[in-house]
Amino acid sequence: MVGEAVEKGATLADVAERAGVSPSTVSRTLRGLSTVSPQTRARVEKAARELSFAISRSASSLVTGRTGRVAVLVPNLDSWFLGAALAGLAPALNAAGLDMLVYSVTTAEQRAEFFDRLPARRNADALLVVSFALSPRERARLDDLGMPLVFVSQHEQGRAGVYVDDVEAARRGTRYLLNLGHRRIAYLEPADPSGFAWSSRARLDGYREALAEAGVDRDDELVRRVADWQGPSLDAAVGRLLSLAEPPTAVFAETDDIAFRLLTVLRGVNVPVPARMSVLGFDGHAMAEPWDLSTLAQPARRLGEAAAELARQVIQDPATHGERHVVLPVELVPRGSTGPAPGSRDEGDKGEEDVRNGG
Amino acid sequence: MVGEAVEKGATLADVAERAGVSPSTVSRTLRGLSTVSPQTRARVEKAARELSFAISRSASSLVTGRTGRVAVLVPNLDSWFLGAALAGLAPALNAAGLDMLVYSVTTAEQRAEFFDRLPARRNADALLVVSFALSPRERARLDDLGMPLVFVSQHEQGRAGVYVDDVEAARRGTRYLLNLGHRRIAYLEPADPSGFAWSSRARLDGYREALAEAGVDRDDELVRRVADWQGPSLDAAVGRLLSLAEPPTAVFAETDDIAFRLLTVLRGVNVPVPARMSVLGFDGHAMAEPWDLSTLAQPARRLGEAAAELARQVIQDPATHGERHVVLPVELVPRGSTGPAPGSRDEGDKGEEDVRNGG
DNA sequence: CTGCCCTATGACAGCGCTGTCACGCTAGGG
DNA sequence: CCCTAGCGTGACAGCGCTGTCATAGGGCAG
Repeated sequence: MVGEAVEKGATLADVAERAGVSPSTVSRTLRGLSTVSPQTRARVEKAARELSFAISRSASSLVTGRTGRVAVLVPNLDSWFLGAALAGLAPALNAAGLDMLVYSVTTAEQRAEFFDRLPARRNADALLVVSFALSPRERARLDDLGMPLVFVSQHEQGRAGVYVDDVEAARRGTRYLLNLGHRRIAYLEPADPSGFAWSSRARLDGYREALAEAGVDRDDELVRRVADWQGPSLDAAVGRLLSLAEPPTAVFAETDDIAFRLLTVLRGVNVPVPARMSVLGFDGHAMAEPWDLSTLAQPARRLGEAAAELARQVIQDPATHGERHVVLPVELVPRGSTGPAPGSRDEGDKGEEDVRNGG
Repeated sequence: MVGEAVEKGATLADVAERAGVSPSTVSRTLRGLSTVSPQTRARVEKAARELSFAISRSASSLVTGRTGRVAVLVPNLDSWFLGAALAGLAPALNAAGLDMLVYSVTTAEQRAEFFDRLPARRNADALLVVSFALSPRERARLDDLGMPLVFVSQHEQGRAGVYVDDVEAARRGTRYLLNLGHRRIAYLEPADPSGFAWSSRARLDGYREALAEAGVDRDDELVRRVADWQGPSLDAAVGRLLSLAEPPTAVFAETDDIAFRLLTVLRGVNVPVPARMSVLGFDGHAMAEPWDLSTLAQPARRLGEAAAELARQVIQDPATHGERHVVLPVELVPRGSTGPAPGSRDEGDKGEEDVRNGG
């Protein structure tokens, strides 16, 4: 297609020579700037195409101070939520002419390394902090950077950010369970021993508020902390809940991941869902639908897209840092894992009847 | 912590001035080069720290021709496999002092844009192509680039790559089902209408080879193509399989995603797994364990890690491009979704007995 | 004591762009 | 017919580093 094999990449000067114009003109043309005559423009573009010319961002950056890159700091890369958020973010950034630099900081070592070397500094125009629990010290360090920050799926006072209203969403989810007749509603929250993932107490707060509104007594026995991915911890929690004098008829899981495991454990001990136990998740995980899990769906992709837009704005006008906040809606998606509380409709509530099934 | 607020980022010259040495010396020190006296080194490092100095890669790149960046081309970002692969890749690259630039190219438009503008060109030291089906034209364009290429989870003649032996793995999985007494083994392959995801016929080939080895007649009625994430298509395929004169007793799904949906569909129509139908997946998806899905586990993270190492090598010595191939092992992980074929042990095989259960 | 080598450091050009300024040329009014 | 605008283009410096070459100074052998 092209013809000549281009060894190390043509320079702007090469294009200029081929087009018979000055480098300045090539630069203007390629940036769509100022007034360039149609003929010149055509010749330059032809030459550029023929040489497979791609501009060196390094050189431009050096002059303009802009890198055309956005750094993204994430606590991991293999969770559904982050994947979805990045899936929204990446194309949106590209569309704005920005490249995406990803820093996955998972271990303490990587963490120290990142904040020590600050690789993003001067090598990106903005830093997006996604679901990443910063220590005060780290926050201060980033603040010193003088680099525009955007917080994604988390919020910080006076900083640009995009996130959902966790309190309201959890309140809504809990009300939904209450409306189904449930009064004993457990809450499973993920343990975060490493302290990497950003999490407010927001969802738990919403849960408690909804219960209080409904006049249901608070019972901290029903709130249990479990490991996200590890089995035993969740088994134990379920055992505890089921052995209470007055066991719950519904469980609100802070994340879908926990809900999934919960479903598995419940199936293992032959507790039918939702007949004897309703399960409500939070996230809108891609697997929620096939699993028939009721959930509070976060618009993960749209969080990413909104983040890209914020990044663009904040780069363009760094002064508006703190004024830009986007709150996205959470959607309650009722599915088969939630149903009326035993006794509230036509359900039996003897509790100890045989529930063994074939699966 | 630092004191002075650094507005636009200190330069190497600022550090030099503060340390009372020349820029050259600062450069040498920071790169750990050549001989710098311990005292000088200490003073320079102190000054750099005090100024929150971070080197401008743009400037270095301009001189050295190296960007310290690796571009990664992926067909999406929200699949489990790619997330896991990137989760392995990112830290490994960072450890090698490389930053990771991610291009998620999902739509035809993005695709044209990427290959037209070639953003990776001259802005990265290598391009990793991950599970991305390149058109011949695109391949040619990349070849013209003169940029080191590494193929991940796919292979190309004479190009560096890291992948698993799909044929052998599928053969092994199929043999496992055969050894459980299954003779009628269906195969579900994902439709890829957009043609984005790279996929050889390798797994299907391995499946067929194993059947042939075992002297089982090939029956293309048992091979069905389904959409990965979409329900109806899979429902229809299951319907077809179950309505065959001699229905299968096992299904080999080309990906775990398909297997998950298959499990849901089977539960919906009250076909007990594995009593009446064994299900075997492929991928080693994080959800496979909680779902109790037998699968052929790919070392996704290690693919990423190996890719980082290949990238490093290929950047260091571009001449060795084609010689570097890494083949990683696939592990058969038997779980509860596979069991002996009906009739081969102590199972009934009447087929129409009541299989309804409570779930 | 002299000369040489080696170590530690500095000077300087230049990487590939962009932004500023200057300049030539054409068109239109006085 | 000359002067002034304004458009299209070129010249040139300089962004912040690195690599090369030059050089000062100290130690050691002769």
